[in-house]
Amino acid sequence: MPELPEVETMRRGLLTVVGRRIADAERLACPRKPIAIRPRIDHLRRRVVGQSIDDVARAGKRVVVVLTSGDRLVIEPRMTGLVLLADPPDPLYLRLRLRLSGRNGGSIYYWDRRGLGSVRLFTEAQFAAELGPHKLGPDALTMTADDCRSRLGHSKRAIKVALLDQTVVAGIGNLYAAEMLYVAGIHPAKRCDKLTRREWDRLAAAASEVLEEAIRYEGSTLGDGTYRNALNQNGGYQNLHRVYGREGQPCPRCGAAIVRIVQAQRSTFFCKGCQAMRQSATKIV
DNA sequence: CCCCAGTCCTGCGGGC
DNA sequence: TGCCCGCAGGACTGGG
Repeated sequence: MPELPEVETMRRGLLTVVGRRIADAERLACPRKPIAIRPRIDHLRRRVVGQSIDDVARAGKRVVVVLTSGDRLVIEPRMTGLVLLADPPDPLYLRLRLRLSGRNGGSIYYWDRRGLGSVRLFTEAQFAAELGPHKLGPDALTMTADDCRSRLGHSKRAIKVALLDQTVVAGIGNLYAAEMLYVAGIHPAKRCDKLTRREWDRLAAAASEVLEEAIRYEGSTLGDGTYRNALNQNGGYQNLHRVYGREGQPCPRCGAAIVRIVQAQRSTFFCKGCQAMRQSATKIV
């Protein structure tokens, strides 16, 4: 589930360890199928031990730990991965530990219940090749209406499906795609090439508005309770969801029941009244 | 170019 | 009451 706001919250939580040195890296004895760690743990250990953490960045939905050597440790949480400085929700699913040196001690943990996530170590050049601008679109937090329009203006795809394509825009997942389209008053099945200039403007504005607000609330912890920040605390944005997961409940603006459809094998939630296919409403809320 | 189905994985909830 | 199936979806792959 972690999308841009959740990964950004993880990143900010990790900023407290900038300047610290890594004393050890160990794969933890999770009894389940191991997550992907590349290179293998012994090789990875040789390249990270003794390195200091220069910065913690974000590439779309990935946390990027920048080491003094220039190597980048890229943590990709996918559905249930967490980056933790505190005790995990369930120690059974701890996957990797980066022990920090110094009198404060402490560790960075990677925890992942379903284990779909990965941890990879890249050189600067590898990072640029794997997660550079041609692999990852502009960040959703700072993208402009022109970014979207120039990349999708001639596409026949449905706007909701296109927003999930990380090569178009980086950081948007199923939850926030639904929320920003609602705020922009755009029907999720509307073809990209049918969007007006005004709608692209509203979409870009809605994207930054929704994502920034979600970051202020430290992301969304859904019913399964999986997502937590680096200190193992819940997010708060789930209480502000307007459409996601609210099928049958009233639209906060017009009161009509929120509907659910399936696009590209994923649930899409929206309000038929406020997100018309033809002439859409003015910006919502 | 784009779509679709399948893959990974665990927990949970609906249905019988 | 208990069990099984399907769903949740981020990224990727292979076929059309």
